[in-house]
Amino acid sequence: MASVSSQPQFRYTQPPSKVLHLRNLPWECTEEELIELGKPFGKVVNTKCNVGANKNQAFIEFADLNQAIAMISYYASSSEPAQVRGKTVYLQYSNRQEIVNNKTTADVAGNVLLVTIEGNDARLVSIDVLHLVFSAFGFVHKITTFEKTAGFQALVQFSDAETASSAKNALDGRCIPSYLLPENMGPCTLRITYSAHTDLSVKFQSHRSRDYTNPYLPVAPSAIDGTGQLGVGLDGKKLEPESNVLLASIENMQYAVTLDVLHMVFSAFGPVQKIAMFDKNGGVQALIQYPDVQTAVLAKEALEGHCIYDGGFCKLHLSYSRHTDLSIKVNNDRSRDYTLPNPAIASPQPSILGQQPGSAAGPGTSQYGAPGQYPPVSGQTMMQQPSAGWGPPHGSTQSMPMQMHSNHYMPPQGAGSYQMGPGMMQGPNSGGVPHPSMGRPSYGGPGPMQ
DNA sequence: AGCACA
Repeated sequence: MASVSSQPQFRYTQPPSKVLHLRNLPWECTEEELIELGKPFGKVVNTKCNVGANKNQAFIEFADLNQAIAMISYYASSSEPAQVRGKTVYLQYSNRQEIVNNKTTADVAGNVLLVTIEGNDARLVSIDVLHLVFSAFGFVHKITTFEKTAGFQALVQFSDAETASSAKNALDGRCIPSYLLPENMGPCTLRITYSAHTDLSVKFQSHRSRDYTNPYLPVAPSAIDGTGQLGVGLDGKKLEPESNVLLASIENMQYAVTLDVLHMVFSAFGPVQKIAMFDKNGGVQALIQYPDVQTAVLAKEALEGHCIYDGGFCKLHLSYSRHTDLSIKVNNDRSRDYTLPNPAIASPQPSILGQQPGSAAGPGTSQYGAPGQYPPVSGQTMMQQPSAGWGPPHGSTQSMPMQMHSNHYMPPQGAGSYQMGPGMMQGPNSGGVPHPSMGRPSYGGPGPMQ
């Protein structure tokens, strides 16, 4: 740090700018006075008063560079200096090209708060903790977080300025309660101002941003495979870490749900590697393993709360398992490892995806490993289910809210028709194997099958 | 009398 005193803080020949710097202004010079001063030379589009330690400097910005030049030129050769209230003001081109004033950001109350989290561990504060803290004052619509030079910051959007200001008044300068923070975290103080934003743009649910008004917003890839452990609780409460293994529990299991049915249903979203079924709490549960988290997320979001069979039967409830790789000891009717090379065992669903080696087997040759549960199924035989499971009975529409948009689609006439309707799940269903009602888009009215 | 603000 040698004293390099070559400090050309100003030059006598400033490059022109449509922004002029004014000094030696009278005390509390107003914007109106500045506009009056500049008006003869052009249109003053912006001003900034009370600048500098003594508050006696200001900026004025003209619409056009030539207007600023005209003003500078005039007073450069004028015998009368520029004056405000009889006081000489000195003018020069500013070293910036435009005035940036934050008047509208920090001063005006709005529905969005700019929150700066102070503290050594500030960036460890999760978006969910922020959501919890601010939800005490009203419905939090959206939160975005980011890091700037100011530190770790968040924008928190409420529905109105009143709610926002109540949160601001209560929380500004306060610390986040320690019981909401991970242990060993230092104190985190909230500094809150109003933001100029009124509606935040949140493209994805992620560990950085959340839109609580839109639970169907896609989850950002970064939130899925980035940290892997950051659960994206859409309601800000569940922090269930995502996993490539889903835990399915089946409610209202009127009809037997077999390993093969599960395999078919879940294969619509990607290759199912392993399934393990077991009894728990008097019901049946299953673990379904995909090769990756993304596929599991897809399947979970599409299937959660939906029924395998029409009529509200066999409703699926899905959560992420803590498992990442199931240990299948034996292939039987309750557990199976589809990654095993033995096609006779590992390919019980020859044509669901049309991509399994065993699917070359023609109709009638598929080998269901499950003894006794189902007779061998020909390629054109539907799931062994009561007809009620296939006909679109009245009142079952609400079981598939995600597919209501496909109501115009009329169901196939029967088991012999395999065409897929728009909006169906992606299962190629290439072999024509019929499937349970999951994926059937048609619930608009009475179907041909009664 | 000599360049703001986040």
